[in-house]
Amino acid sequence: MNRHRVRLIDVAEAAGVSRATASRVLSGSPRHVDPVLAERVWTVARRIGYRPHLSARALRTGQTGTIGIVVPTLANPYFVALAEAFASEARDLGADLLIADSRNDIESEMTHLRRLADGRVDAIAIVPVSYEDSGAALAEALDAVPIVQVDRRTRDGSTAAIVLDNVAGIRLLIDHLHSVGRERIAYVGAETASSSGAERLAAFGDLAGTGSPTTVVSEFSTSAGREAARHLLDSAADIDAIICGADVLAVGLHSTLQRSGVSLPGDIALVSFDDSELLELTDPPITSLSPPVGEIARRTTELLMGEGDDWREPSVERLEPGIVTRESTRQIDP
Amino acid sequence: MNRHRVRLIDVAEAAGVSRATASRVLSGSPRHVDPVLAERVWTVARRIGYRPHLSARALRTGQTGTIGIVVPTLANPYFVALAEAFASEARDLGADLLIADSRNDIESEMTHLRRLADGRVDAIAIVPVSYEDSGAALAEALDAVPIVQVDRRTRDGSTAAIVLDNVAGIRLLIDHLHSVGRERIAYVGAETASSSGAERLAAFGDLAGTGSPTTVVSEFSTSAGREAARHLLDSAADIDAIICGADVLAVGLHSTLQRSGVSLPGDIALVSFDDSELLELTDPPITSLSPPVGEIARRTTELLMGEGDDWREPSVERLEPGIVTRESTRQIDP
DNA sequence: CTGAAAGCGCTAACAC
DNA sequence: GTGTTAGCGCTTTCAG
Repeated sequence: MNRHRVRLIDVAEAAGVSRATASRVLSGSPRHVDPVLAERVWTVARRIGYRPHLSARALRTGQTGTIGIVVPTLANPYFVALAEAFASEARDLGADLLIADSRNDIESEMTHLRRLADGRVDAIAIVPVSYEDSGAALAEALDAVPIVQVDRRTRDGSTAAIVLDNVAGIRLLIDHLHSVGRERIAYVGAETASSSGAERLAAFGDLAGTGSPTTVVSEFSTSAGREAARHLLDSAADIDAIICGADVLAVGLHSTLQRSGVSLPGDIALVSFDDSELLELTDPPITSLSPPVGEIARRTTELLMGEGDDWREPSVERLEPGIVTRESTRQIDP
Repeated sequence: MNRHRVRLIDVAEAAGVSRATASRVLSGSPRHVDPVLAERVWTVARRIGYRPHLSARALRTGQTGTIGIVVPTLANPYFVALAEAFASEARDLGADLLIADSRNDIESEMTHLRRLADGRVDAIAIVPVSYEDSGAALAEALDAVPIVQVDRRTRDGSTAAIVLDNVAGIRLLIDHLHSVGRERIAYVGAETASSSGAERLAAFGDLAGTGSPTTVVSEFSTSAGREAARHLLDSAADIDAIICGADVLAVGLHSTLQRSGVSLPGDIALVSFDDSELLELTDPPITSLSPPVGEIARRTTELLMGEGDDWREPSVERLEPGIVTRESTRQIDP
C-alpha cells in the first residue's frame, strides 16, 4: 500500500521525457516547453499521483515556499487574528504559513527562531516576547533569513518593525472617552516587557491629564485583568473610565467589576485595544481600537518577500488604528 | 554580512576531520567517535556558528523532525489548547510542531494536508472539519505519512482516531445536573458536520428523558450561541438546565440569556464541554467537562511515532473526560 | 525546445 | 574509530 514515493523521474519515464522537461512543466518555466509535451506530462503526473518532495526542492532552490510567524502565545485571540491575517497573505503568495508559539518564553522563542532559520522558512515575522531580551535570538537568526518584527519590537532595532501606532491609538481612545463625557481616565496595562505595552503606557502618561492613575499588572491575561480590577476597587480611585492595554485584560477586568456591582457604562466606561471577538460577548460589549491586522500582515510580507534588503532597515513603521464603539462607552444622560 | 551559510564541510575542515566524522559528532552517533575529536568538532561548530540545513538532512534521512497538526480553526480556544498539548508532546520528543488552520474549510484542509504530506512532516494529527467530507483528503495523504484523527473523525475511519468519550461526557453532565436538582435539560449543539457534534447530540437523545429539547445551530461560534439562546427564549421551553456542545456556544448563549434577564443558575443551570478559559470569565462562571487534552496528545503521538503501523488500524479510542464544577450549576435552595 | 549532467548539504554504507 | 564515496529528489546551467 505504502509502496514508495512517486518521484519526478517516474513521471518523466512514464511520459517519455527527461527529468528536466518534466521539472520545467511541473514547476519551473512551462513557457519554454512544447504545449503537447506539457499536457502529456501533466496528465501522467496526475494519473500516477506525483507530488514534489518539498525538502528536495528546498535544498535545490534554496526556497521553501513557507513563511514563519512566531507569536508570544496563541491563547491571546489578538495574535490568532494576526496569524490568520498572515495566513491569508501567504495564501495569496502561494506560500504556506508555519505558526510557532513561544509561550511567552524567551528560551522557547529562541529555539523556534533558530529552527525556523535552519532552512525551514524563507522569511520570518515575529512578535517578540520581550523588548529587552528578544534581541539576541533575533540578531542570530538574522543572517540566515529575512525577519521583520510585528506589533512589538526589541530595543536593538536590528530589523524593520511594523507596529500599531500606539500614540495615535491612545489619543483616539482618550478623545472618544472625552466625547462621551469622561474625564477621569485610568489606564491598565501589563508589565512593560513588550514594546507595545510600554508605548501605550507612555502615551497615556503624556496624553491623559497628570495624575491619571495607571495600573500595571504582570502579564497579558484575563486573570491579570481581574487582579487589576481588584486593585482599582481597593484603591477607590476617583475615575469614570478605564483604558485597557489588551482585550484579555479588559475582559478579566470587566468580569470582576461586574461582580462587584460597578455599573458599566454608568459608573465606568471601558475601552480596550485589540477588538477581538471577546469584546462582543461581555455585557455591555466593550468599545475597542481596531488594529489594522490585515494591513500589518500585508506590509510585513511586502517587506519580507520584496527583492531588496528593506527589512534590514531598522525602521519602525506605525500603522493607524480605527475604533469600534460599543455600549461600554455609551453616553450617559446627566 | 550575509556571507554564506556555514556548512558541515566548513566545520570539518576547520576541525581537521572528515565530513563523516563531523556529521557523526553533530548529529548521528557520537558514541563511535574519539571524545577528543568530538570535543574539537563541537568547539569549532559553535565558534563558527554551524547550523545544520534541515532540508538537506530531511532529504537524506527521510525524517523532518516535525509533527504537523491541522485544526478546524484557531479561533476556538479548545483547538488552541489541543495544539499546545501537542507542542508540549513534540518538545518532549525533540521535534517541532507545525500548526495549520483549515478555517473550517474542506478545500483549505485538503491543501494543508497535501502540503504537509509532501515531505514536510513525519506525522500528522488532524481534527477533521467534516465527518462526511474530510475523508477523501485524508485517504490521499495517508500513503505518504502517518495520520491520526483527533477529537473528531471521518465517516470512513481510514486511520485510528483518538477522541473524547462523548457518551461518558454527556452522562457525566446529566448526572451532575441531576445531582443539583435539575430535571428538564435542553441540549444546544452545532450542525452535525463533525463527528463529535453528532455523537454528543445522539448521546443526549439517548440519555436525557424523551422529549428533552435540542437546538442545533449552524456552526460552533459565539454568535451561533446567541442565536440558540434567542431560539430557546422564543420557544418558551420549560427547562431548568442547558448543556452546550462547545464553549464558544456556551459563552454566546450565556451572554444573550443574561441580557434577557434570565438568572443563572437560578432559572437555568448551564454546562459546557471544553473547559477553556472563556468559561471562567462569565458571571457566573460556567461548569464544564474537562477534556483530557494532554492525554489525547500523548496517546496520539504515541501512535504516530510508534514503530508499527498501529495508526492504520481504523479504531476509535475514547478517552474519559473529567468535570469542573463552577457557579453556573450551583445547587439552588428550594 | 529538450536532454545530459552537475550538485544543493547532508548522512550512511562501506572500506580501511 | 575514521575517511571515502554514493546518493536522497529536485532544478538548472550548459550544449545541442
